[in-house]
Amino acid sequence: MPRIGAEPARRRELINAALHVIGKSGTLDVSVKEIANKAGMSSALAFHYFGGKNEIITETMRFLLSELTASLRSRLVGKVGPHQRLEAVLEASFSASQFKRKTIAAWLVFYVHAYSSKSAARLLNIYSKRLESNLVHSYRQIFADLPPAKKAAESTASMIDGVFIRHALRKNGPDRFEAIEICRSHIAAQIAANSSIRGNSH
Amino acid sequence: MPRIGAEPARRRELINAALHVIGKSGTLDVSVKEIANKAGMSSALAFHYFGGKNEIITETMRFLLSELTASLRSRLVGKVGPHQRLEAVLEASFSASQFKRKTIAAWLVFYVHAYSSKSAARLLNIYSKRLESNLVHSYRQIFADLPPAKKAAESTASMIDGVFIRHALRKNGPDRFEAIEICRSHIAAQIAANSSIRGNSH
Amino acid sequence: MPRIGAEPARRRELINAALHVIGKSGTLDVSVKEIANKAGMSSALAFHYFGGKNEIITETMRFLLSELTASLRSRLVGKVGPHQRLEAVLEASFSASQFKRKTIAAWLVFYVHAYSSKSAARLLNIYSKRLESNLVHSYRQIFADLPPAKKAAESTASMIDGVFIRHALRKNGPDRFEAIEICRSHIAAQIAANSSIRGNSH
Amino acid sequence: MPRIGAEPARRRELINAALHVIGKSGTLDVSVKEIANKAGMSSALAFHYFGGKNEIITETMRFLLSELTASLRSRLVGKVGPHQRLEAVLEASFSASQFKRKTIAAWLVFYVHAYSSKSAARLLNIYSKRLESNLVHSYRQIFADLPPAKKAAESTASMIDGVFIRHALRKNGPDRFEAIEICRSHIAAQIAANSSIRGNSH
DNA sequence: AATGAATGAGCCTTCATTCAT
DNA sequence: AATGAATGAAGGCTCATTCAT
Repeated sequence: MPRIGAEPARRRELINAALHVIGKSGTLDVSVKEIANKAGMSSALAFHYFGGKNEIITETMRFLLSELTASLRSRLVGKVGPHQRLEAVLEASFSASQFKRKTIAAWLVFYVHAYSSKSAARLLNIYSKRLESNLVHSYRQIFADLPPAKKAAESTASMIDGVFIRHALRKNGPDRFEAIEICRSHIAAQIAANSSIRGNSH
Repeated sequence: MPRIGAEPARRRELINAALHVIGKSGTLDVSVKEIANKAGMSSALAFHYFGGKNEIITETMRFLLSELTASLRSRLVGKVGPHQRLEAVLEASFSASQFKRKTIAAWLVFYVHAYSSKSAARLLNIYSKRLESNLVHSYRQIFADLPPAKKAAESTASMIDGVFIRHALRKNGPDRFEAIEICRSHIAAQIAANSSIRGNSH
Repeated sequence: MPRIGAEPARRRELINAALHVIGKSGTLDVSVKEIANKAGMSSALAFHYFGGKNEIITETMRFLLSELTASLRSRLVGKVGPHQRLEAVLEASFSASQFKRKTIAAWLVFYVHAYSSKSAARLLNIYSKRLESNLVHSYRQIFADLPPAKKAAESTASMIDGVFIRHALRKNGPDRFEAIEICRSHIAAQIAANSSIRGNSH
Repeated sequence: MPRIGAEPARRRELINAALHVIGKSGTLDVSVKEIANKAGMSSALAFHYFGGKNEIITETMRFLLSELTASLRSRLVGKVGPHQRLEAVLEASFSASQFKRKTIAAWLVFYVHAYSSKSAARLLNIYSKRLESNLVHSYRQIFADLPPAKKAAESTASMIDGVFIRHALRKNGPDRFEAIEICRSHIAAQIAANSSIRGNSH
């Protein structure tokens, strides 16, 4: 959610460039000059707009998260049933725009960056909480009880992350349909397992 | 001051130091000087022993992978049943020595590094293949058919990675018992789901 | 502090400084920092302008050669007779500006550098060819036949280089008049020798 | 004239290696390690024998000069006539062993080194004086008067150096017969020029 | 708004040199 | 005699950042 200031276009160009360069190199160890040049401007201007490399990175991360959030929000519109909503989460997570090699790489980079950066951790946490709340909400409509819903949500979130990270390193590029399918199966198994328990308890 | 025949010891000290420094900072962007000093020597000596920063990093990664491999191998000794073997995989993956915050961070760093480094990717691939083959082997004893075994293996490997990565960012430090439990549940659900399918097919 | 549009001036300052430092030390083994500081700037700026030490050296060599070329060209203006032209070559080669101890030292350094550097060899070759063509042209007006003209040109070029190198090591500094005189004598002897042969052949 | 100490063989190996490495790279900017390894020993041993890099270089230069001196001395044996003696100088200067690309390169390197190194300059000076005295002696037997003999000697020495340096950069390797021929012609022209003067004075 | 000029700090790496063994 | 261990110093180069224009 970059603040819309006087020069939104320039900032967007820089963020796009940062995304590109970081995603391509798979590391934050890229120079501001490289990013700025990719955006067609001098590095001095990038500093003028963002104040420092850290800010460029943070804003780029924020942008990526906001895109995912928007993607999810739009896909949830009108989906009321829990199964539909879980499916929407998968589709947003592995949407065509997010699940490209470069974007995945950027995600990973930011993910790891959150380990050592307070601000990055904060950003990631917001998204993480929102995703979890979404999952819990849906599972609760299925399981009724909170604890199993929470457990399933945590499990599903882990699965999404795991599939994400593993597909990032795929030689032939990531396959979003396969990714979704794995997660879908996991959700189904999760639900089946819990239902059978409930079934057995009768 | 020069100790004689110190090469292997010095190398190990350096690898340990690298693990420490990389794990603590959560990035490969650490100087050789920092690593060497942590190991109680000058950076020149580190270069003497490893030839370059790249080699230090690669060897450190190799060490981490070899430890995991050894850990798994020792836990598999005498385990014949597939359930026992799957459990062994979990225990190795989330063993106390591996599942410490700093070690996890190092893992993540290397994981992401593999995205852009040929040699790191190669190393990771070896481990990845071995893990998968282990999982497939176990699942096949349960499911008989290869395709579902492969699917379950891939799903389980993803789950392990996902749990790993998510726990890395936990504020209160990772909880290996919880981690294992999530994966165990996933395996159980996986098995249950497949068995019921087979049951239905009769 | 930043001056505007300073690039050409800065580059010249650096080249002058390089000439000075290299000429004074008699080796290419001088640090960029030393050169840059001599030119009154930080080494980082030198890298900014030239890209690397190699470029600084190559450009400095190119400058020295271009100066010699210009010097020769200007001295050749209006000189039509071969004797006048040969004399112009000597005067250019041992001009006051070129034949100072530091400049000679720089020449030697570059000369030797050409042994191991492709680009330096290329530069030197251009100058060498031009000098030879000049000499051959003049001698041919005297000898008529090409082979003796070529031989005399090669001999004269060698003599110029030899005098150059020997005077470089003179304790009391080089003496350009003596240098020119030696070469002049050589040219005269060369011409006399060839003429007498022709005379004898009648 | 390296002093024959306790370990002459080792020292010779090192000097040979230094000659090889310096001649091949065309610069003194080679590491002691490289030289020592080429000689099949550790760099520490090289330091043990020579005390420092400077000494290695100086001794290597001394060796080269002593070889030339020996070569000249042996060729002068029995040569009494001045023409024979001048020819012997040429043959020694461009002897097959001296006039190889690597050796020439080493010569040049040392030559330039003498510009900035006192000890190298001293060594070169000794050889230089000896050569000059040889030439003067011969020329004097031809010209009788000292001044023209001195002049001719200086001129010849310059020519030898010039031919040397120019042949060093030859693409197809140096050609010693051509080199000798150029110098021989120069000597002849020198003598002819002076004789005709004397002839005219009658 | 935009950029070239400018630099201090830091990094990787090499090397001459010393020292115990 | 011989060498690996060990390091301080230095060098080339990059980069984030600032500043004047």
